[in-house]
Amino acid sequence: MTEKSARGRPRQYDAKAALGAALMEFRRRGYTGTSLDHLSEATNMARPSLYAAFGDKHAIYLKATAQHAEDSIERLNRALIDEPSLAKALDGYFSALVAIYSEGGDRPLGCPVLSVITGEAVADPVIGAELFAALGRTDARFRDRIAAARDDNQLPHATNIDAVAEMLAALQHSLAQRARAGTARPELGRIARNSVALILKAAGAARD
Amino acid sequence: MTEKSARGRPRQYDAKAALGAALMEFRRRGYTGTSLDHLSEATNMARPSLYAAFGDKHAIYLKATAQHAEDSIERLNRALIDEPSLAKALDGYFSALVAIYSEGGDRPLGCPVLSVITGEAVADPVIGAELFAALGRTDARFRDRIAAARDDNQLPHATNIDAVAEMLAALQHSLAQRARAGTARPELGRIARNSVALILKAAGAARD
DNA sequence: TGAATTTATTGCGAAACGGTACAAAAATGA
DNA sequence: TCATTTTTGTACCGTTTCGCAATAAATTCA
Repeated sequence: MTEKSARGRPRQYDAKAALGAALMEFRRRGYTGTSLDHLSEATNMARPSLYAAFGDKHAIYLKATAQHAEDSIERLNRALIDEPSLAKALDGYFSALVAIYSEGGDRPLGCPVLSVITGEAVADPVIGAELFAALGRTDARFRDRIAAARDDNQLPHATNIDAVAEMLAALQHSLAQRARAGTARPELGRIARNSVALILKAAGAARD
Repeated sequence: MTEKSARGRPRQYDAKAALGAALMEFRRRGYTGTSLDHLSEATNMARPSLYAAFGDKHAIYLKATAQHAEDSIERLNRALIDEPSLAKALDGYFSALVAIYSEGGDRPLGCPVLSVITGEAVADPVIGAELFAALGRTDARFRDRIAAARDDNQLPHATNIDAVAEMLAALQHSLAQRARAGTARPELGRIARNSVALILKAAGAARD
């Protein structure tokens, strides 16, 4: 992907930076509301260069979110897994999540996936599949973490893993929704902490 | 609004039906993805008639959701308030909510508000304000119901009303998100029941 | 019957849309 | 120096978009 081409005119753009700028446009304007002209201006790439580099609008969005997942989400997930205490792991995870959802200066931009493509998910099959897959990844992540906590005796053996994981996913979905509606970061953080505490209580978590 | 005009050519459209058809278009295509041509075809009204009857795209959407709130949400909310048992009230509420979110035949259409305008909420101030207001109404509804249950001794007096209401709102946001991603009605119903049970357990609800 | 009023229909025009063709520019290799 | 290769920039195509102007149709009142 990043092979340095020996010949030909050297490209003037940085693919990574361009995808980052493109994702910011999508987050600000929504998927349909973002035109190739917007992306062209934001990335400082002419429309044909954009097309040659990444493909059409679908491909640009998918590559932009894939890079974001590599850069931000991966680190966030590792924090969830690496921290042995379930309570601390969840607090750390949601704290970092709120930071991402609150990006955008004065106006929180919400989730790069949920807050951007939900409106298109029914009419656009490609987008619908991406949204479905993203939800599945989040569910799996929480299920794995809850199962590990149960195996570590931080939760009762009778814990309904699916139910607890679904509540954690619901919290994530809700934070994305609230951020997109303009709820500021401190309030999002407060909601996240309160909700994590309530969910752990419901799950019968041991004190730590 | 519905005064029968004594003179002039009688209108051929039914405003109520037209707004219902318009809302279906918005739910299927998303706000930005729905053009006035789409609305014109769906309502069997020429574009100029649409414009004269309801105004521009913002006004059409706002009027369509306002009518939907009167028709469906109002009844749903009354069920939440009128049922004395908190557990039964919540099960009834979310069961009806899942039914609405699952409309659309094979493909669930999700929430007429959350699933339709989230993508536009940052770039479009009118839409942003509407989304913010809709979230606030949902929060207030749950807070009122939880407070009533606490006053009725179905919840401990020390209940954190905000925290419980926020979890219920999170469940609603999550159901909208999952429906929009294609999760079918039985699965949505299962998630709703499991989550309500878990939230009531966390809140320390009395058995009924 | 004919004037007045209200709605419906047709169609226009300027702008924006996604996508692409084509030539100019900037590098390497011979 | 000159051919080759790759990216950039300009310009364009066909379609869709919104909004409105102008005209036709359908009704009531005199």
